[in-house]
Amino acid sequence: MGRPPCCEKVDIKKGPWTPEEDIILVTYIQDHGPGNWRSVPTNTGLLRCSKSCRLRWTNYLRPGIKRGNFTPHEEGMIIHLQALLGNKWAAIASYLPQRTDNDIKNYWNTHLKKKIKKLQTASSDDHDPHVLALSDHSAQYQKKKIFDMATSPLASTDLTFHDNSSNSNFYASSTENISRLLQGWMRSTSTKTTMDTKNVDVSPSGGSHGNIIGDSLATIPLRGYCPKGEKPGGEDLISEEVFESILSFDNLNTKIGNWDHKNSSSDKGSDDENIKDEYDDVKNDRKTRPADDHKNSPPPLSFLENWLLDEASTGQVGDMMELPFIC
DNA sequence: AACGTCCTCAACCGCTATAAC
DNA sequence: GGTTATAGCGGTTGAGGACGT
Repeated sequence: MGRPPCCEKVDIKKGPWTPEEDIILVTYIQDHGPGNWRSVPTNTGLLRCSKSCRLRWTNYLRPGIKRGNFTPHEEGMIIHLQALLGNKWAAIASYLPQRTDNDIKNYWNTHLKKKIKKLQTASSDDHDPHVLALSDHSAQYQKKKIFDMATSPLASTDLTFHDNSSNSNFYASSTENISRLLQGWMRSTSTKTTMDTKNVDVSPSGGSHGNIIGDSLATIPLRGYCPKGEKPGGEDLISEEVFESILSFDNLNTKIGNWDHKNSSSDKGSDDENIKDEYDDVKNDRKTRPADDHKNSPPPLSFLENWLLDEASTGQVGDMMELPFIC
């Protein structure tokens, strides 16, 4: 005898969730907290499998979830982390706590992967001077990675925001999610009743917003990789801030590669001492941290990874909005 | 207006590791 | 220790909207 089944397999509803179902689920979780998913269908009367309830909460209703366009910095992080970690969407999502792994996976599959492939094809016989400048053995791996990243045709349409609520870069918190779904529910209900929708509170996420970045955000073609025949503003463009992020990343990666190389040949420059110390700290941290610590929390951050996160906190992306754009 | 194609993304599927019985 | 459910993950699907002809 094992555990009893989580729910009856018969009469289980599938497909998109309705606002009513969301409200029932959110109300229940507000009262009881997330977890014990097994009891959710039974206690709420939802004709959903417990797994479906958990996924709906995790991927859509959970607090703090961002929805809408990915920012240039988020795109840069996804590119970098995907290069570092591969298709470990949950791990990548742990560095973007407001994004779900499902969102990141979808965004990668529908936007980034496609553009990267296209531009790599377009630039197959071209080479970036930043890549060619790398010469030592450890840089070979970086070379390929940087080339891959540098040829990433990032976010043209997605960086060219429109004042359009469906493309809004405003991200709804769970409260706003609920508010939004409540509005939709009330509106749809109001068509059946005499409810005065003018009195319905309009959540920030529900309205039409000018994006913070907005129309001022231009895009530029990736230097040296603007495919022939592509007009400015078309696909395969890369934003200035993402490009600078990649270059910064290149420099740090190159430093690591150079330090590794120097370290192995006992040629340690004083300028690299800080890098070495930080590098050692990271290595020690990875050695000393219990394996279980990785299970429910992000792995320890390398200073590369810290850089990725620090960039957001220093407002670098915002500062770059002021940069002139070229094409 | 009608039709076909493409694109997006929420939801599902199937698998593995772990926990509960 | 064996069996079964759950949690978590990555891959895939398909409904519906956008777009082009």
